[in-house]
Amino acid sequence: MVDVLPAIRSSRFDLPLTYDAGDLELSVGDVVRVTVRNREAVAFVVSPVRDHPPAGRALKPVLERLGVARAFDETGLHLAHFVADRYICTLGDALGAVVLSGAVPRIRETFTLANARPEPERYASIPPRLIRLIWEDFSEGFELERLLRHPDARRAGDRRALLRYVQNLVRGGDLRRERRLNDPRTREYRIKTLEPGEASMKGKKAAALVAFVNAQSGGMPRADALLAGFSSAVIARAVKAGAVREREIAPAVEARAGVTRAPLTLPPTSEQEAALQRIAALLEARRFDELLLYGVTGSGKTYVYVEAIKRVVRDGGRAIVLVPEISLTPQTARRFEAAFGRRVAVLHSALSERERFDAWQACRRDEIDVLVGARSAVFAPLHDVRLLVVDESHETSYKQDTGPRYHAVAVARERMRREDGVLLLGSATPSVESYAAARAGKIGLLEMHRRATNLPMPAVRVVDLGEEFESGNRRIFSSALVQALADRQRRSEKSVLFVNRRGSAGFMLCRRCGKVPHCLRCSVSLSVHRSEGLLRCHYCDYQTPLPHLCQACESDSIREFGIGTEAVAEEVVRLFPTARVLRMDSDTTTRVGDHARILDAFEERGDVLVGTQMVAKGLDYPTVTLAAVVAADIGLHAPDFRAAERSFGLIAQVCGRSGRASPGEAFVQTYAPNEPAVVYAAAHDYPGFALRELQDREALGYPPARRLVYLGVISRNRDEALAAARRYARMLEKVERSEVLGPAPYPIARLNGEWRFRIAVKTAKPALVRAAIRKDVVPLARADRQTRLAINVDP
DNA sequence: AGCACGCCGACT
DNA sequence: GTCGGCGTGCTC
Repeated sequence: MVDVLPAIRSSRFDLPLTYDAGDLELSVGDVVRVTVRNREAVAFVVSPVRDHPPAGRALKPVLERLGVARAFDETGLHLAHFVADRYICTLGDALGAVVLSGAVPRIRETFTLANARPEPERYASIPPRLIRLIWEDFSEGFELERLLRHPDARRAGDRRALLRYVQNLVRGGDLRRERRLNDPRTREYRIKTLEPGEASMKGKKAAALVAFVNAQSGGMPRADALLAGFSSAVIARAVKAGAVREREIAPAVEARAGVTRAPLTLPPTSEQEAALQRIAALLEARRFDELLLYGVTGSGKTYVYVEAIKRVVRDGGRAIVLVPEISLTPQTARRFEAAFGRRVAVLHSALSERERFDAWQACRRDEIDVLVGARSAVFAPLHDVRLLVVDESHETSYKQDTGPRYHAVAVARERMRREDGVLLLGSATPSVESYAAARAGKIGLLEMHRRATNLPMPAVRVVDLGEEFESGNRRIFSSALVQALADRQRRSEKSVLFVNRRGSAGFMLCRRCGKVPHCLRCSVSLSVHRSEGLLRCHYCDYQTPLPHLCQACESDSIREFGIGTEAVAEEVVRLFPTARVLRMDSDTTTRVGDHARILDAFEERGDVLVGTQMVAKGLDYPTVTLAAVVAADIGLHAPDFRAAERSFGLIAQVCGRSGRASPGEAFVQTYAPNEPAVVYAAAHDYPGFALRELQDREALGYPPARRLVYLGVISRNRDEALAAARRYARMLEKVERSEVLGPAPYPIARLNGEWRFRIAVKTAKPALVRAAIRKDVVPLARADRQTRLAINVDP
C-alpha cells in the first residue's frame, strides 16, 4: 500500500490517494503510473507504506513504477511539507516548487483516425470543414494542441468548442484516443560543447565569440557562451563558417576545467580571518546554527564563503550557495569553479531544463560537493549539507512571488535545522529582521566594516532637488552632478547612473484637464517609451501608440512626467556627445546573457552606464569612480512597509559601486534629503538606519515586531471579490493577539482585468492565523469558483 | 486540474 | 425533443 499524489499543480486538489503497491518496492519520490477516475495519471509516491487501507473501498493497483529517477528525496518531501504548512498551499503546489519539471514524464494524448471520413450529417453540430481538415491534413494522427494551433481549426471554433467536437468524434467511434507516456528513458542525454575551429571570420560578434572559446582550454559548454551573452544565431553562424566546432558529448566527460581568469587573490583581512574562525567553530559543533555576516560592499564576503566551504568539503561535507538570479554571472560561476573544479555545479538561467536535471542527478550521485544556484537550489537532492550560504540575503528575489510564495531563507533555515548544519546569511544591507535577530543574540553576528582593498567608502553627496528647482534648474541632473560627470569624462573614468524606472519617462499627463492615460486592464498609468513611440503597461505589457492629443479633452497639451532610463541616457548624450553611454534595464536585457554582455561592453569601452536595479547588482568594476542615484524619491514613498528599507539598500548599493580600486564619489539626488533612508545611506551607517527603522516597525506593528499575513481575494467580478474578502476578514477577526486590516484594494487594484482586494493580518501568533485560514477560509475559497485566493505569509 | 454529471434554456 | 452552456462535486 502506498500514498501517492497525482503530479498536477492544483490549489484545489490536495488529496493523497492510496493504491495497492503489489510487489513493487516503492520509496518516497518515485514516479508511478496509476489510474485516477478511470484515467491514467502520473503520480508521486509521498508515503511508501500505510498500515490501514481507507475504509470501505477496494484499492486500485499501481500500474508501474516509471524508470525515471526519483523526483525528490526525503529532504525534498520534508521541505515540501514545510512549505505547504508555512505558506498555506497544497502539497501538490509545494512539490511544484521542489520538483524539476524536466524530471516528470508527461502523458501525451494523441488522436488517430479509426474510420474513413464520416458523413458530415452524422455530426450535425460539427463544422464540416473541421472534419475535412482532420481527415485530410491530420490523417496520420495529431495531438490536441497541434490541431488547436491550426488556423483552419481555429476558424471552426474556440478551444472549448474544438475540444467538444473531438470528443464527439471519439464517442462516435470515428477517432481513436491514445494516451502515451513520453518517457525520458528513451532519450540519451548529451550536451553540446564548443571548441576552437580552423576558419576565421569577420565581424565583431563572431570575433568575440572565437576569442571567448579560445580562452578556454579544451571544449566549453555551449550554455556558457549563451550565458556570456552570445546569441544562438551568432553561435550557429560561427559553427557554419567553421570558426568554432560544435560537439555533442556525454556529460560524464563534460569539459569544465577551463578557468579563464584566476580570481583576485588578496591576503585575507583580519576581519575575514575572524569571521572564518567563528564559522569554523560552529561547523565543528555539527549542530544547527545561524549566522549573519554583515559586511560592507567590497569587504570580501565571497572570499569568506569560499574558504568556509573549502573547510566543509575537506571534512567530507557539502554546501549549497544561494545567490540572487541576477548575480549569477559567469564571474560568480568562475569564482567557485576556480576553487572547487568539477565538484561544483552552477545552476544558472541559461541551462536547459535537461541540463538542470542532469546537475540534480549529479548531486544525487554524490558527484557534487558545492551547488551554486538561485532560489530553488535550496531544494537540491544534495546529501550531508553542512553549510548553506545565502548571499545578498536581504534580496527580495528570495521570496517567490507566485505559486507557493515561499521564502528561500526560511526554507534554508528549515533545511539546516533538519540536517544539523550552519546557515550563513551574507549582506551589506541585511534585512532589518535578520539584523534585529542578530542584535538580540538569537543568531550570530559577524561584522566586516572595512573594504578588502582598504580603500575608504566613497564620499556621498546628497543633492536637494527642491533647492535646485528653486534656483532655476529644471533638468534631470543637478549642476553638481553635471560637474562630476564632466570630471569623469575628462579623466576617462567610468560613471554609473541609477534610475528606478525603465522607459523614457513615467507617464503622460494632460496639463489642461489633468488626465493621465491608464491601462485598460490594470489600474496603473501607462509608461512612456519614447524610442519605440509607445505607451506601455509595465504589468501586462499592453501597448498603444504615443498619443498626440488628450483622449479626454482633445487638447494637445499632454506631456511626459517623471524620468526613466531612456530619458536619462538621452540627457547624458546631449550633455556629453562623445560619451559612450550604455543602458541596462528590462527593456535592453530580455534574453539570457544580455546582462553579462552589457556589463562586459561597459567594462571594455563604456563611459556611462544608465540602468535600473540591475546596475546596482552584480557589477564589480574597479574603474567606476562615480555612482549616482538620479531620483531617490521614486520608491521612497511606495505603499509598502519595506519601502524605506529597500530604498536604503538601493542607495547604499549604488554608492558601493563607486571607488572599488581607486577613490570614488557618489551622488544622491532627492526631493527628500532628510528622509532617514537617504541620510543614513549617505553616511554609510547601516546600523543607525536599522535601529531607527526597527523603532518605526515596532510602533506600527510591522515585522519583526509582529508577523504579517496577506490574504488576497481576486476575481473578474469586483463585487464578488469584495464580498468574499469581507467574509474572510470577519472569520479572521476571531484569532487572538491578531489585528485584521481591510479588505482594501491592492496597491494595484486591478491587474490583467481582475479585481484584487487584500486583507492584512498583523499577528503575534502566526500559527493561529495560519490554522484559521486553513481551517475556515481555504475550504470556502476552494468551493468558490468565482474567486481566487492569493495567500502571502511573511511577505 | 480535469472531467463527468446534471440542470436549464434555445434551436432542429 | 436534443444540443450545448455552465455550476457542482469527486478523484484511492
